[in-house]
Amino acid sequence: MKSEELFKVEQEEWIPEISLKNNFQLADIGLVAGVDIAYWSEGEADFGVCCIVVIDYISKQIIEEVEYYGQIDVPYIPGYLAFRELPLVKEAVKKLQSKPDLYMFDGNGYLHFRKMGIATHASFYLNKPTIGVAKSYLKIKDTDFDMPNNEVGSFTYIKVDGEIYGAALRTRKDVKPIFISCGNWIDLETSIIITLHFVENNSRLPITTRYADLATHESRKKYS
DNA sequence: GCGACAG
DNA sequence: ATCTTGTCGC
Repeated sequence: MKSEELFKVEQEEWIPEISLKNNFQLADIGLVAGVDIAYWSEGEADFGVCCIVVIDYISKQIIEEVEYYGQIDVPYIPGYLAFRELPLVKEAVKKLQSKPDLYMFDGNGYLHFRKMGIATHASFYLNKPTIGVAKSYLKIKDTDFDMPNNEVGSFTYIKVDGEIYGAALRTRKDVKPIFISCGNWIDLETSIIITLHFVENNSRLPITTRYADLATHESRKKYS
Protein backbone atom coordinates (compact mmCIF):
# COMPACT_ATOMS: atom_id res chain seq x y z
CA MET A 1 0.00 0.00 0.00
CA LYS A 2 1.16 3.54 -0.68
CA SER A 3 1.22 6.37 1.82
CA GLU A 4 -0.93 8.61 -0.38
CA GLU A 5 -3.73 6.05 -0.24
CA LEU A 6 -3.32 5.83 3.49
CA PHE A 7 -3.69 9.58 3.85
CA LYS A 8 -6.81 9.47 1.77
CA VAL A 9 -8.58 6.81 3.77
CA GLU A 10 -7.36 8.34 7.01
CA GLN A 11 -9.16 11.56 6.22
CA GLU A 12 -12.29 10.04 4.76
CA GLU A 13 -14.19 6.88 5.46
CA TRP A 14 -11.80 5.49 8.06
CA ILE A 15 -12.16 8.36 10.49
CA PRO A 16 -15.03 6.82 12.49
CA GLU A 17 -13.11 3.60 12.96
CA ILE A 18 -9.84 5.38 13.68
CA SER A 19 -11.45 7.44 16.38
CA LEU A 20 -12.54 4.25 18.07
CA LYS A 21 -9.04 2.82 18.07
CA ASN A 22 -7.08 5.96 18.91
CA ASN A 23 -7.80 7.74 22.16
CA PHE A 24 -7.07 11.05 20.44
CA GLN A 25 -7.52 12.94 17.18
CA LEU A 26 -4.49 13.30 14.95
CA ALA A 27 -5.16 17.03 14.75
CA ASP A 28 -4.79 17.26 18.53
CA ILE A 29 -1.24 15.93 18.52
CA GLY A 30 0.97 18.83 19.52
CA LEU A 31 4.14 17.50 21.10
CA VAL A 32 5.79 14.19 20.25
CA ALA A 33 8.67 12.66 22.19
CA GLY A 34 11.47 10.44 20.88
CA VAL A 35 13.11 8.10 23.40
CA ASP A 36 16.44 6.29 23.11
CA ILE A 37 19.29 4.90 25.22
CA ALA A 38 23.05 4.51 24.70
CA TYR A 39 25.33 2.23 26.70
CA TRP A 40 28.91 1.99 27.90
CA SER A 41 30.78 0.09 30.59
CA GLU A 42 33.21 0.95 33.35
CA GLY A 43 35.05 -2.16 34.42
CA GLU A 44 32.42 -4.76 35.23
CA ALA A 45 29.55 -2.28 35.52
CA ASP A 46 27.29 -1.29 32.66
CA PHE A 47 25.87 2.20 32.35
CA GLY A 48 23.25 3.71 30.15
CA VAL A 49 21.88 7.17 29.42
CA CYS A 50 18.31 7.79 28.31
CA CYS A 51 17.54 10.88 26.25
CA ILE A 52 14.09 12.19 25.41
CA VAL A 53 13.67 14.80 22.71
CA VAL A 54 10.31 16.57 22.50
CA ILE A 55 9.39 17.91 19.07
CA ASP A 56 6.46 20.05 17.93
CA TYR A 57 4.36 18.12 15.41
CA ILE A 58 3.71 21.03 13.07
CA SER A 59 6.91 23.10 13.20
CA LYS A 60 9.18 20.09 13.85
CA GLN A 61 11.21 22.30 16.16
CA ILE A 62 12.80 20.85 19.28
CA ILE A 63 10.86 21.98 22.33
CA GLU A 64 12.81 20.23 25.07
CA GLU A 65 15.54 17.69 25.73
CA VAL A 66 16.20 15.76 28.94
CA GLU A 67 18.63 13.02 29.91
CA TYR A 68 19.10 10.62 32.78
CA TYR A 69 21.96 8.20 33.24
CA GLY A 70 22.59 5.39 35.66
CA GLN A 71 23.89 1.89 36.15
CA ILE A 72 22.23 -0.92 34.25
CA ASP A 73 21.84 -4.20 36.10
CA VAL A 74 19.47 -6.06 33.79
CA PRO A 75 21.05 -7.91 30.84
CA TYR A 76 19.72 -7.59 27.31
CA ILE A 77 17.51 -10.54 26.51
CA PRO A 78 15.51 -10.46 23.25
CA GLY A 79 11.89 -10.00 24.23
CA TYR A 80 12.71 -8.41 27.59
CA LEU A 81 14.12 -5.07 26.45
CA ALA A 82 11.63 -3.08 28.53
CA PHE A 83 12.96 -4.49 31.80
CA ARG A 84 16.43 -3.27 30.89
CA GLU A 85 15.54 0.17 29.58
CA LEU A 86 12.38 1.37 31.33
CA PRO A 87 14.01 2.21 34.68
CA LEU A 88 16.09 4.92 32.98
CA VAL A 89 13.18 6.01 30.79
CA LYS A 90 10.93 6.57 33.80
CA GLU A 91 13.51 8.78 35.50
CA ALA A 92 14.11 10.79 32.34
CA VAL A 93 10.35 11.34 31.93
CA LYS A 94 10.21 12.81 35.45
CA LYS A 95 12.58 15.56 34.32
CA LEU A 96 10.35 16.70 31.47
CA GLN A 97 8.82 20.14 31.83
CA SER A 98 6.63 19.80 28.75
CA LYS A 99 3.90 17.19 28.41
CA PRO A 100 4.25 15.15 25.20
CA ASP A 101 0.99 13.94 23.64
CA LEU A 102 2.70 10.84 22.26
CA TYR A 103 5.97 8.92 22.68
CA MET A 104 7.98 7.09 20.01
CA PHE A 105 10.32 4.31 21.14
CA ASP A 106 13.40 2.70 19.72
CA GLY A 107 12.06 -0.86 19.63
CA ASN A 108 8.76 -2.65 19.13
CA GLY A 109 5.28 -2.36 20.56
CA TYR A 110 2.73 -4.95 19.49
CA LEU A 111 5.26 -6.51 17.11
CA HIS A 112 6.48 -8.81 19.83
CA PHE A 113 5.93 -12.48 20.68
CA ARG A 114 3.86 -11.52 23.72
CA LYS A 115 2.40 -8.43 22.05
CA MET A 116 4.18 -6.41 24.72
CA GLY A 117 7.32 -4.74 23.42
CA ILE A 118 8.86 -1.75 25.19
CA ALA A 119 6.56 0.79 23.52
CA THR A 120 3.46 -0.98 24.79
CA HIS A 121 4.94 -1.72 28.21
CA ALA A 122 6.00 1.93 28.64
CA SER A 123 2.53 3.27 27.80
CA PHE A 124 1.18 2.00 31.09
CA TYR A 125 3.60 4.24 32.99
CA LEU A 126 3.23 7.19 30.62
CA ASN A 127 -0.56 7.08 30.19
CA LYS A 128 -0.03 8.40 26.68
CA PRO A 129 -0.19 6.86 23.19
CA THR A 130 3.09 5.20 22.10
CA ILE A 131 4.57 3.94 18.84
CA GLY A 132 7.25 1.29 18.37
CA VAL A 133 9.95 2.11 15.81
CA ALA A 134 12.48 -0.70 15.32
CA LYS A 135 15.49 -0.68 13.02
CA SER A 136 15.65 -4.45 12.65
CA TYR A 137 13.11 -7.24 12.55
CA LEU A 138 12.21 -9.30 15.59
CA LYS A 139 10.98 -12.59 14.20
CA ILE A 140 7.80 -14.00 15.72
CA LYS A 141 6.97 -17.69 15.37
CA ASP A 142 8.99 -18.14 12.16
CA THR A 143 7.03 -15.36 10.46
CA ASP A 144 9.12 -13.49 7.90
CA PHE A 145 8.12 -10.07 6.67
CA ASP A 146 7.40 -9.19 3.04
CA MET A 147 9.76 -6.58 1.66
CA PRO A 148 7.84 -3.37 0.83
CA ASN A 149 8.28 -1.78 -2.60
CA ASN A 150 11.28 0.46 -3.06
CA GLU A 151 9.27 3.65 -2.81
CA VAL A 152 8.91 6.14 0.06
CA GLY A 153 5.79 5.37 2.06
CA SER A 154 5.31 1.81 0.83
CA PHE A 155 4.71 -0.75 3.53
CA THR A 156 3.65 -4.34 4.08
CA TYR A 157 1.67 -5.65 7.00
CA ILE A 158 3.34 -8.24 9.19
CA LYS A 159 0.80 -10.93 10.02
CA VAL A 160 1.17 -13.75 12.49
CA ASP A 161 -1.59 -16.37 12.38
CA GLY A 162 -3.65 -13.96 10.32
CA GLU A 163 -3.38 -11.11 12.81
CA ILE A 164 -1.59 -7.86 11.98
CA TYR A 165 1.24 -7.23 14.43
CA GLY A 166 3.01 -4.36 12.67
CA ALA A 167 4.37 -3.12 9.36
CA ALA A 168 7.63 -3.02 7.44
CA LEU A 169 7.79 0.59 6.29
CA ARG A 170 9.98 2.03 3.54
CA THR A 171 10.74 5.52 4.81
CA ARG A 172 13.35 6.27 2.13
CA LYS A 173 14.07 4.95 -1.34
CA ASP A 174 16.98 2.50 -1.67
CA VAL A 175 17.22 2.18 2.11
CA LYS A 176 16.23 -0.73 4.33
CA PRO A 177 12.72 -0.52 5.79
CA ILE A 178 11.99 0.08 9.48
CA PHE A 179 9.41 -1.76 11.56
CA ILE A 180 6.43 0.11 12.95
CA SER A 181 3.96 -1.22 15.48
CA CYS A 182 1.33 0.11 17.84
CA GLY A 183 2.48 0.79 21.35
CA ASN A 184 -0.90 1.58 22.83
CA TRP A 185 -3.94 3.80 22.35
CA ILE A 186 -3.16 4.31 18.68
CA ASP A 187 -3.77 2.29 15.54
CA LEU A 188 -1.15 1.10 13.09
CA GLU A 189 -2.24 3.34 10.21
CA THR A 190 -1.98 6.47 12.34
CA SER A 191 1.38 5.25 13.66
CA ILE A 192 2.67 5.00 10.10
CA ILE A 193 1.35 8.44 9.15
CA ILE A 194 3.02 10.06 12.16
CA THR A 195 6.27 8.20 11.52
CA LEU A 196 6.38 9.31 7.89
CA HIS A 197 5.55 12.86 8.95
CA PHE A 198 8.80 12.97 10.93
CA VAL A 199 11.10 11.39 8.34
CA GLU A 200 13.42 13.84 6.58
CA ASN A 201 15.95 13.45 3.80
CA ASN A 202 18.96 12.40 5.81
CA SER A 203 17.87 9.36 7.81
CA ARG A 204 15.45 6.47 7.48
CA LEU A 205 14.40 7.13 11.06
CA PRO A 206 11.84 9.75 12.11
CA ILE A 207 13.58 12.78 13.63
CA THR A 208 12.06 12.04 17.02
CA THR A 209 13.95 8.79 17.34
CA ARG A 210 16.88 10.11 15.34
CA TYR A 211 17.50 13.16 17.52
CA ALA A 212 17.13 11.11 20.68
CA ASP A 213 19.74 8.72 19.29
CA LEU A 214 22.17 11.55 18.54
CA ALA A 215 21.54 13.07 21.97
CA THR A 216 22.44 9.83 23.75
CA HIS A 217 25.72 9.69 21.85
CA GLU A 218 26.58 13.22 23.00
CA SER A 219 25.56 12.48 26.58
CA ARG A 220 27.72 9.40 26.68
CA LYS A 221 30.79 11.47 25.83
CA LYS A 222 30.19 13.56 28.93
CA TYR A 223 29.73 10.69 31.33
CA SER A 224 32.12 8.02 30.09
C1' DG B 1 22.58 -29.43 21.23
C1' DC B 2 21.84 -25.63 17.53
C1' DG B 3 20.30 -21.39 15.83
C1' DA B 4 18.05 -17.04 16.38
C1' DC B 5 18.22 -12.78 18.70
C1' DA B 6 14.13 -5.25 19.26
C1' DG B 7 18.44 -2.75 21.86
C1' DA C 1 23.67 -1.79 21.82
C1' DT C 2 29.07 -1.36 20.91
C1' DC C 3 33.86 -2.03 18.75
C1' DT C 4 35.67 0.90 14.04
C1' DT C 5 38.51 2.75 8.24
C1' DG C 6 37.65 3.46 4.38
C1' DT C 7 34.61 4.31 0.88
C1' DC C 8 30.70 4.85 -2.45
C1' DG C 9 27.30 8.32 -3.59
C1' DC C 10 24.26 12.57 -3.57
